Amino acid sequence: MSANNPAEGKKMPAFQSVINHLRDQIRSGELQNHAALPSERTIGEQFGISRMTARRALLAIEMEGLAYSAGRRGRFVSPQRLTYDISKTVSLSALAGKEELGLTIKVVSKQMIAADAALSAKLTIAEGEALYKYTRVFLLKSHPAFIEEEYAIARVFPNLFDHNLQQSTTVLMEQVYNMPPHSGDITIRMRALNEKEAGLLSLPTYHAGIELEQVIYGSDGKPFCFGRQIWRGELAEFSAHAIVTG
Amino acid sequence: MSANNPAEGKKMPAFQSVINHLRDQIRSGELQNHAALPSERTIGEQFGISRMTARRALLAIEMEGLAYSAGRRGRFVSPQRLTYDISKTVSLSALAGKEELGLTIKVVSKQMIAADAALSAKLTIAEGEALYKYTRVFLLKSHPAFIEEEYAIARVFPNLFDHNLQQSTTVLMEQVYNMPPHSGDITIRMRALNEKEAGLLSLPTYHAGIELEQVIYGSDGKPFCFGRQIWRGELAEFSAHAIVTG
DNA sequence: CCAATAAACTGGTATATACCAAATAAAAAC
DNA sequence: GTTTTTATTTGGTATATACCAGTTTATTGG
Repeated sequence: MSANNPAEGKKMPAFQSVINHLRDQIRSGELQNHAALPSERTIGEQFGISRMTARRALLAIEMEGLAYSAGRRGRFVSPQRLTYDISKTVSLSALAGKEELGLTIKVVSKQMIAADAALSAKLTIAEGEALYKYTRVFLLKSHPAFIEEEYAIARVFPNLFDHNLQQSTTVLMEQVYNMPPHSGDITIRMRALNEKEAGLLSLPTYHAGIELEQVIYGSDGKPFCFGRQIWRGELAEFSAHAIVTG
Repeated sequence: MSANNPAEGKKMPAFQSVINHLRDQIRSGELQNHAALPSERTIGEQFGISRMTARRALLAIEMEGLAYSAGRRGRFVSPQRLTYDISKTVSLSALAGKEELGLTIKVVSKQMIAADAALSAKLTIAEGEALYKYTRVFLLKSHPAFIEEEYAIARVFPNLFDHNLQQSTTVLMEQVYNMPPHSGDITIRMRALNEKEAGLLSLPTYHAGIELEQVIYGSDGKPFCFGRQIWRGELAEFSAHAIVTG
């Protein structure tokens, strides 16, 4: 009846029993949302394993989405995954509306740049045309959820930076500039985070995350904004309703 | 000018230079598609670092999607990511058509089961109703790309298992049973693989992957099939064109 | 009471070593 | 030449240890 039951066949790795134990504690509610997990060293002592093996288990728990790391502050229980409906909202207005999520937006940088080859192709504009570029980090209950880099055509949104960027820019574009989003091309992929991204999300470098790229089109069918979000993969899921056309 | 240039500010971790070196070799084409990467031990000797540090670098290269592990056979250069358009195809017919991908399908298991609470809710049928369940692994050039578990309502597809499952089941359902897919609800999330899934995809346990769940609806608006795909995250990206409705 | 300092604790990186089991390559037997 | 056996290589797991640099807590000084 032990965690390493020989009757069950192959022997279980040592880190596996730590994973099972922590998973049970989190699922049962013994460890509640945003509660601190035991440290690597503590787990090592409790289970009679080395710190590196305990670390192995904790990284697995992170990947399962049950906990998140906050750098040298420790690891904490993850809140529930939130669902992001890409067929209803190409923007974040849906998130911003829900007060219980505790959404705050931190502006990391804002600047003006000239469109390079890739951006001019995505936005169907001339290479070199002026763009607003701004990077923001979205936090849920002061816990970083994703980074967003957006590129907006300067010609379409004069004096964009005079407005507050700590809100949904889609709402801003719609209400101030009368450019409501009509449709969007979205691409979702899993990839490793680079050093900068990992820092902003307080994750170890080369941790996996989800990248969501979107080109937003206006009612005239022309793209006016390109955005790239880098999500902590354990925090979100993306849903869509698709009609089969091909 | 060394890889660890003190003039650049903070010192670079040792595994970082290994990552940069391998990335350059892969991007430049020095290491071609499906070519074997040096082993953990070899890299350790070449760079004068321990095997565990070399391993650390190789796992990062895997997460970047530049290489894939094939268990104890070694690590190999990843082919290019393929794009899966969820708004055009809720099925795999698009993949099956392309001969250059080298798609082969391995049937892992097929059985009949009774719908549990979760499945009956997804398929809007009575709990306990008979379902076909089959699991398949899809390989691209004999390299596992994703697992698919599908549940089809037995009443709708009599004698489904008399047909060959090494083909697109959507085509089968359409041509043999006259049930073409009309639309689908799709959910995409990143999550850790369990032991069984990792084995089928020849990845280490608790590696991150992408899960794609879809409920397929017929022309009558009723769901007839529920499927779950587990992708090697580095291998695919998912695209969609969304119309803003909300 | 408050601010400065010191100690304790955290995760991140790194090493050297060890054993296992699966996969492959090489050698031996037929 | 083909099969069987053996040796080598591979990644996966595991330990014990060490140092570093941020974070937090406790202590000390004013």
